Parts: sequence; C-alpha cells; structure tokens
Amino acid sequence: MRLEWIEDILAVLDCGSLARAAHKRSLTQPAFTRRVRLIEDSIGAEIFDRRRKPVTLMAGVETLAPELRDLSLRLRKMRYRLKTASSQTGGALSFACQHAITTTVSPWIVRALTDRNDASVRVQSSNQDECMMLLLSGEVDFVVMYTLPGAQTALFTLAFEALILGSDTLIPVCAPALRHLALSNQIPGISYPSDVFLGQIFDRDIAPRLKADVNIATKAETALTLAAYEFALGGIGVAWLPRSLVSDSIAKGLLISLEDQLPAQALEIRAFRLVEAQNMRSDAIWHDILTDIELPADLKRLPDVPAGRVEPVERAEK
Amino acid sequence: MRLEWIEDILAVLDCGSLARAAHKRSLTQPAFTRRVRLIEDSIGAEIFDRRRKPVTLMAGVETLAPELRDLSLRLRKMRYRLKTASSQTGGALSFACQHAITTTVSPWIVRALTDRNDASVRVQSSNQDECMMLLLSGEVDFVVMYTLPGAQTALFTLAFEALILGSDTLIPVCAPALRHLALSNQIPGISYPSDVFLGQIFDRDIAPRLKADVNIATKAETALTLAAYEFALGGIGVAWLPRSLVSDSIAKGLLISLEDQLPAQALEIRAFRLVEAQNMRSDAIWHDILTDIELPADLKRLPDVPAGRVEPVERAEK
DNA sequence: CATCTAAATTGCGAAAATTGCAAGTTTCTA
DNA sequence: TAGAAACTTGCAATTTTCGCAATTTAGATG
Repeated sequence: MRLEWIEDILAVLDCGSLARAAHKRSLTQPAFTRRVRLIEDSIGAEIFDRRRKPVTLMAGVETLAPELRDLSLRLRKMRYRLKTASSQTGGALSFACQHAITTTVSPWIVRALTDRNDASVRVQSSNQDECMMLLLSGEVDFVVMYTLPGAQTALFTLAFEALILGSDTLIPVCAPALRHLALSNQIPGISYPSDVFLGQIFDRDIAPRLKADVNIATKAETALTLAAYEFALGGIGVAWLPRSLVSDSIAKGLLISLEDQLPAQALEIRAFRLVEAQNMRSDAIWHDILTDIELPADLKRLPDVPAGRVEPVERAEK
Repeated sequence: MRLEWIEDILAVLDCGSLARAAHKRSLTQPAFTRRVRLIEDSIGAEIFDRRRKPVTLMAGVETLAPELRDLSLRLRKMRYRLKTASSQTGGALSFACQHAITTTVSPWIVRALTDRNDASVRVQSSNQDECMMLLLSGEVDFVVMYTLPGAQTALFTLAFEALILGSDTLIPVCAPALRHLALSNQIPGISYPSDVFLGQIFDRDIAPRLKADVNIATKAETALTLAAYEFALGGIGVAWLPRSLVSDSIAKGLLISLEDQLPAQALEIRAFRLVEAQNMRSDAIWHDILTDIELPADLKRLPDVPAGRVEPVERAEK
C-alpha cells in the first residue's frame, strides 16, 4: 500500500477516466494504465470497473473513498512530520500560493512579514489543489489564492478561515500589433488548460460571455501565467492575465487592454488557514499583518467588498 | 510514503538496529541500509540517528511511533478492504494460525466448522506477529496460537478476547539411534531461530532449565516445525516438538521422547478474536463451536486449567 | 448496420531502481 | 589497542517503470 496508489485511485474517482487521471497524476496514459493494473495485482483484486469504457471505480470501492481521502491526508501529514521531526525548521513561517500569485502578491506579503518579523519566510507556489493539500498537511501556515468574488470555490469547508487581502482582475490583453485581429471574429488566443484554476475561470466565467459570433482559436496553451504573459508580449495572441501583472506593460505600451471589447473577470485575493492548529506566532501574523497588509494600488481591496475577516464559506463537495 | 516504509521504520524502532530490522523485514543488511537511506532521501530529512553505532530512530521520530503504528494498521485494513470490496468473499469464515499449529490443531477446527456450518473456511498460517496483524486488519475472523500457560504473551491487549482450546507440550525428541548422544553432555540439537515464537519459548523457558553441564550444539536451525520434525526423523539431532505432532512417530518407534532427561514446556492452544467488530455468524461460531470443540486426546485441555472463556490478559509492551 | 472516435491496452526499448554479494569503514568493547 | 559488531560502498544482475507507437475495444453517429 502506498500513498501514491491511494492518490491514483482517488484521481480516477475524481476524474472519471484513466486518461484524465493519468494527466492529473502527470503520467502518460499507457503508463497510468499499467500502474493501475500494478495496484490491482499487488492488492489481488479488481478495483476498477472495466466493463464500461470510461473506466471507473468498482461500486464497492467508491464506498471507501472517504477513508482513502483521510488516509491520503494522514500520510502526507506523517511525511511532513517525519521531515520536520528532527531538523527543526522551527522558526520559519511558510505559506503557499498559486503560481499566478507568486509574481504579483507574494512579494508584498513577504515584505510585510519580514519588515515586522525577524523570522524567515518560506514561500512555495503550486496549483490550487496542491496548495490546499499543503495547508491541510500542515506543511504551510497559510495559503494565498485567487477566488471568485463572493464565494464558494470548491474545497473550502468550515475548517478554513478566510481573509480577503485584495482584489485583481483577469483582463484580456495583447500586443499592440494584434489589435486589428483581436477585434475581429477570429481571435488568436493563449489559453490555460482547463484543469488549472485560471483555465476553469476562463471556461466557466469568461468564455460563456463572449459574443456568440466570436471564436477564439487557441494558438498556445500553458498552465503558467508567466508563460502566457510572455506569449502575449511576443504577439502570439490574446491572453487573459491579472491586471496587476500587466499594468506596467500596458503603461509602457507593450500590451494593450481589450477589456472594452472582451469580457474580464474580477478576482479576489484571499488568504486561508486552518481554524485548528494555530500557534501563537502564526496567529499574531494572521491578525496583525495580513488583516491590513498594504498592497500596491492595483491590488487594493475593492471599496464595495468588506475587508477583514469573512465567514467561512459554505461547504462544497468537489 | 509507503506502508513498506512505515513498517521499515517501526522495525528499526522495535529491533534497535538496522541489522536485526533487516532480518525482520527479510532483506540483507546492506540492502536494508540502502532502503532506509532511500526513505530518508524521499522524505528529505534524517530519520535515523547514525551518531551511535546501533542505529536508532531520531528522538523526534520516536514520538511519532504511535501514529506510525496506527497508520500501518489502517493501511493494512484498507488493503484488505480494497481486496474484498468488489470480490465479495462474503460467506467464507477465515482464521489464521501459527505454522506449528497448522498441522496439528487446525484440521480439527476446520472439521468442526465445516461439520456444523455450510460456509467455506479459509485457513492461513504465518508467524505470531503476522497472525496478529491479520487479526487486527480484519483479514481473518480469529487466530489460533500457542501461548504459555497462565498468561501474558506479548501483544495481547484488552482489545482481544481469548479462549483456551486445548493444551500441548513441547517435548524433546530424537531418532532412537541418537539415544546415547542425547544422554551425553554434548547434545546435537535442532533449534528454532530466536525470532520465531518457538525459538523464544526455547531460549526463555527451556534453555535456562538445562543442566549446567549440558551443552547443545546446533546442527540445524529452521523456523518451520515440520522441517524440524523431518530433521529429527532423519537423525540430525534432538528437536523440541509439540507432543501432538510426534505422538504417532513415538508410538511407531520412529522417535523417542527425552522428556525424562531434558526439560519440556507445556503450551496452551488459544483462540483470539477482536472484541470489537463481530458479526452474528462469527459470533455464533465463536460461542457454539470453539468453546467446546472436540480435539484429539493429546490436545485435550488440561484438567486443572479452566476451560471456556478467559479474561483478556494484561497489556504488555513488545 | 457501417463507421468513426475516444479510451484503454500491448509491444518494445531505454532508463532507473532494487538487491545480493563481497569488500571496506567506523564505532564500540574488552 | 586489538577485535568484533554494525554499518557503508562498489559492482553486477535483475526487476520495475516509463514513454512512444501501434493496436484493440466500447460507445456514439449517421
């Protein structure tokens, strides 16, 4: 039995097919098929239902999902505790943020923390799911993520305490040379894979608002906001990027904003932490520093959104 | 994180050195050293304290031992539940017993169960530790093991319910041709490794009672009672074997008992089950069949030992 | 019913991991 | 200060794991 296997099984459950699960687990699809069969062989029973084409879990196994999730989490916690049991990283405060946040918001947070606190700060960036796992396994003290204004992204349960740090907007931009194309009905686009957060935002909240006769032809796809930024600068196509990231380039005329012609999407920047397991130091930081951190102008909290602590959002199944 | 790793770590904790842990985990010592380093590399921290020569766990890691044991058990349980979730073995009742029991007592139990019950019965034999793990992980309904008369073998906690099925005696036997040697001061012996149950019995309860001037020269060592039996028949040396196993051979003159000259050790045959997690059927079997199972004469309960349910024995650390 | 397509499996060669054996090192112990 | 026990390293053989390409299979479509 391995943590790896448990996560493979859960990936199949969550994704609904081997192909998508393979992608989630960063393997080619044939390799994942084999690994899944290895798991079955090791355990000595059929775990996956191969009678239908999108392979799913056997009915009996789905019942075990909650226990599997719990084990996955506890194993991650154990790994982390083993890691820190001897080599006391001790003093360092750590947080995680989505890749897209790393370049815009996180420097301000790090500065705010180091200004008022002598302890060192560790930052790591990852995708949304992984950020939450880092938080749940105790590996980081808090996470900073983009969320949709208002409320319920998946995964946020009563176990989290949230704090709005600021706001941002995902705006369509392109190189000035592309202006004529961007106003046509056949727009060259730089898109995000639909399994990363920004890709989901695009698919769910931006794409539906495009004019019916407008078609976006994906020229490039990347999961990394910074790569999309470079592509946009290079004139590959139109990219939806956080305003905070591109405001400089727009001011310099390297990029132009298309938000008058194409839909944009407001985003909130929130910090989350576990309500349980808080130590004094991280508590002080949470209240003293994060609640009124001074972000640059284009990341300021929107006036109509109440700042400060918000109620934990409604529980949602993934 | 793997179940394998957790058990490796616990083996080091329990054995107190890499060498012994390697043996327990059935690897050569160099291979185990490497695996242990692989674990450390994967986790990214020192887990083992190499400053002293018998390598031990880092102090901080020992703290995590209870959690590690719990995870180990839950992973085993999960493996079993995954195995049985789809392919409902359903009807079959199953039990495990020590290797030494398999040939003597278990046939009678199987017969008693199949006589009164239509369901099929699964038996597996293993060593003592593994039997307990099978029981704890729910993989078997009960286990049957030799114990010392009276009480506290290791590992038995309040979570178990015990039942005395019968008694047996570990007696010294040899081929008739060896009688003269067996009565000398230099006895050729067939011994058990000290990490199996019968080996521990021998080291702790039989060897100390040998006359001071008697020396046993180990000619052969085996963990399997049946192998020791064959060795004894083949005239390799003196072996301590359950009376029930050798009574036939003694009657036929193939072996002779040396219990007048050398120490013997009475053993109890007990069944154990978890007090929790009992279903109706296994409960009925426990009470109706096991409590007054009819064993052959040489396995009968000793008259001075009260039959029937006994109180759970005292908790003991391994 | 034929055809098409998404999804899963299989063949194969390369890269990586794992292990045992033999030969060192290091650290206790007497 | 030997000697021994306990651990580490070198090395070669074996096994696993993986990606790519080709093939098969279950549903969907016309």
